[in-house]
Amino acid sequence: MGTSKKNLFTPEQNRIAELAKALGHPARIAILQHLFSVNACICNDLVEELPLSQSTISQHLKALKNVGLIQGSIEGKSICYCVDQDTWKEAKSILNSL
Amino acid sequence: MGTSKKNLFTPEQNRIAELAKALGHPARIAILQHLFSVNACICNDLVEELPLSQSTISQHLKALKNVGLIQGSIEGKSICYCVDQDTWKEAKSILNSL
DNA sequence: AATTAATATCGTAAAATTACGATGATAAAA
DNA sequence: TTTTATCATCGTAATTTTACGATATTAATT
Repeated sequence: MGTSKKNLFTPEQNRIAELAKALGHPARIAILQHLFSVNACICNDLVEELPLSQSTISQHLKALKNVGLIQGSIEGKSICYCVDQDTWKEAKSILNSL
Repeated sequence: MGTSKKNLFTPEQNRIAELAKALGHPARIAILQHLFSVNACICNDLVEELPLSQSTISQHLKALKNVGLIQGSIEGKSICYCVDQDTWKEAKSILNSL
């Protein structure tokens, strides 16, 4: 039981669900909002911004990165994150055309 | 652990996440797509349309109804479901204005 | 070379999700 | 009134998510 049945749905349905799922947590919404407002920031800024531990935030960042909603680039000893505009457009257009 | 921290985020962030979460499963995307294409249908149509059991589909319908994305109205011994256009507009505008 | 700072990952526990069959509830039909 | 059809809910098991502390990892700094 509880086994996922991805194979029973179309790639489009799975992709939409995947993107929506990544947006389906307030912490990840907060992360995206912050990234939109400051354009880009390092992980540590988010740790100070959000009431969650560093490891938890790192996990949320990974979830967003896995579906392509954000990108991370090495910046000295930090990692600079920003919204991936292409994927963001994809998410919006998918929802609008549904 | 694993305790949800809804109280640490704004109502807006929670609402966005709640809506996105409801969209975060391919079966629920399939349900919405079907509802959009036929305008309205009874639960049983979805049971025949989707490769999932009746109880599972009923659960998914409940999830969509709980966040207001769909409405159900009694139609004899069936229940007729349709997309709630207001909530749907809310979802789209929220994403577009994020 | 040792220290510090910034992230990621591991291990783990609690909670939530997902799926199904079985059972209830309700209204039409016989 | 019994049966049938439609849908919801309950109980349950497997899976996934969420959160944290502890522990790597890596690069700048001292």
